[in-house]
Amino acid sequence: MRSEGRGRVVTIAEVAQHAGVAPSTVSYVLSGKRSISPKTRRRVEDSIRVLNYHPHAGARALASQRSNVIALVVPLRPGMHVPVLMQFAISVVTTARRFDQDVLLLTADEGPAGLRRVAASALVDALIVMDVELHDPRLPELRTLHQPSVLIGIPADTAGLTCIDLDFAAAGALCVDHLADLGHRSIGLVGPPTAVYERETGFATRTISGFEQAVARRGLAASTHPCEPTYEAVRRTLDDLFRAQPELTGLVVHNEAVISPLLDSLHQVGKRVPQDVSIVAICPADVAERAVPPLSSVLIPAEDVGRLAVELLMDSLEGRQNRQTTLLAPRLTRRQSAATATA
Amino acid sequence: MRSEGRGRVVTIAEVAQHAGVAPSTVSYVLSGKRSISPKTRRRVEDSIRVLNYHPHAGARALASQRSNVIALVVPLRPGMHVPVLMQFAISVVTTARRFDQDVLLLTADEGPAGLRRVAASALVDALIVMDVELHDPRLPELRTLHQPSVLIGIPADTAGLTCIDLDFAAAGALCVDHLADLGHRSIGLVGPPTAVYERETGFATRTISGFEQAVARRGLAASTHPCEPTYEAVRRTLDDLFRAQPELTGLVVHNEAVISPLLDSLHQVGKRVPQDVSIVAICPADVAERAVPPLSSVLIPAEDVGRLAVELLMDSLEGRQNRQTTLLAPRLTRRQSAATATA
DNA sequence: GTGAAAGCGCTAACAC
DNA sequence: GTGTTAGCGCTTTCAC
Repeated sequence: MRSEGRGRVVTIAEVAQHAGVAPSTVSYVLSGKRSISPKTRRRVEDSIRVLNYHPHAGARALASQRSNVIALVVPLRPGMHVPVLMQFAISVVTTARRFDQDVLLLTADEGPAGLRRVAASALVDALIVMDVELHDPRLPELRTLHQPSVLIGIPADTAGLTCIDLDFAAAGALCVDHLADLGHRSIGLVGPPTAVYERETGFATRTISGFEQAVARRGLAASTHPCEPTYEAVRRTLDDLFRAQPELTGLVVHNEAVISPLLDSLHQVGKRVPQDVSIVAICPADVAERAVPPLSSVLIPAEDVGRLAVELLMDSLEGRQNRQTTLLAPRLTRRQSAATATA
Repeated sequence: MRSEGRGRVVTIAEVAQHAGVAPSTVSYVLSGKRSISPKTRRRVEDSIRVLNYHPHAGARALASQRSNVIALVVPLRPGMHVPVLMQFAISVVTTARRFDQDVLLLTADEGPAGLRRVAASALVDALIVMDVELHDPRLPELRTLHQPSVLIGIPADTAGLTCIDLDFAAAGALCVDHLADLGHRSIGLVGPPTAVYERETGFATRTISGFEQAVARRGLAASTHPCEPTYEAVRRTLDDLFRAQPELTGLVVHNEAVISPLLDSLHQVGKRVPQDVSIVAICPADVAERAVPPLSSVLIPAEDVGRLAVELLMDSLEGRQNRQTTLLAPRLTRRQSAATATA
């Protein structure tokens, strides 16, 4: 005796019949949109279990105008730090499931048309777009869409959009304050290559401005240096730095690709970390942990961002409006690369 | 004049009216399931463009019994090498889009019930399940499902299932042959910790058997060693190895976590790579490339596996049956860690 | 080569 | 607190 026929789908009508109620009652038991007597509820729930009923997603989407699916658009660009990206995606899926939503995975290479496709076909109720650039070509589309969206990253014009990102200005300032608190008076910022400052997400610029404001506030000597991720560029940057500021004892590094060549180069010129030079990095936790020595760092809170993105989306879907940008406060984790200045 | 109303969805009926044809004709233009006169086709296509029509995914799924969505179940377990996982996922999405399919991202923590949920609700037409273990609790569910599925990894019993994986036995043999061809006569295999051999995917066992068969075939001296990813364990393993085989000049490493401590330890006991010891690794390409020196390696062909998985699924959906397991031939990339034996 | 119309399985008025 | 029923927008016979 097997109750499931070949390929047959159990329908709400069958459940209703089995429980001796109307189809709508089954629907309402499932959605909780009207009160049901405990007795009826139990009967229906039993039938659902016995028949192993699962509502047809397409039918439900058609009738209710809700697919219960969220789109997640991930970047393909090789520059990204993959573990952080994955951590973020996992966090999105996990949070979405808490709200009974599923997640459709899209790649950025579909461009604006990809967003339109899944939105216009009502495949998804909402979208999360990662790695949004300053002048992202998808912005017009996102503003037009009937579905709410959350952008990870802050474009140049955020009007009409909901954005989330780490507060890089605060992160830059936090690093400066940490070094200043440890007694360092002359510090430097090693950032991403110049190219990054022009296009992309603008986070590099925000870090610099936070860095510079904090430097001014604390009355430190400082300079900032874009840096390519090559040994040669790192050497040159260090030369520049120590020539301009011979007293330099602190470094803020906002460029994960540069970390290991930088540590190597420092070692080779006889500068010990943290005895001679203290370092604070803005980078993924795993990178900071694996460095030798492990770096005190401000981490990218991928998990929080993912969770928050979904929560904002659910708010929008429930009618709670929230067009605005959210900057997450940075948190500094002390490890072994920053110590009291020995001047 | 704006043709899109507030939240209104353009329907096939509107397109039909605009083009002066029946709704079914529009449908057939879209699906290509019956021949249309060039003239009609053009009219319909124009209307579709003008009205910016996108078929409603839910309605389509309901009427056609096809959602055009594939589920991708990714593991959460921290042991996984994340970049490979991501590479695989990207490959799945990219290939799926070529077949006009979308990808629903699920995490393994939903277990068998998660598979049932998306399958029974007809949210997806097919499933790809990554990181399948020898006695995976999801196997019964996968056998019951009305949707086809492809498993990444080879369980103990593959009956009624479609599985794909790298041919680890062949990979083990390939490494042995490479070392033997270079003149090495005494070699060792450093594998994953013993725990991995018992549970999980069985790939470790397959590597060993391939290794041992090749060793026998080539008449080499050899031994195999599970190894925890700690410096201490690595030292002990090397001690054992060189005590038992003082003439040892070649190592096959199938454990990416062990690579960097192993290279360090070798360096510290004065063994140069590749002059004194040649190494061939079975690991992701990025790990092999980043090692010092870069390792000759058999890589995990994540991209091929992802593409193939989707292609197999599409075959099933099109009615081309294929219950079977596919082992991908390993490819060895020469880098700098393996050289001619200097005996 | 094209049209008419019957569902697909569910939700949400509306009625009681 | 529960039942009836009209769609939701599409695909696919069936008919011409």
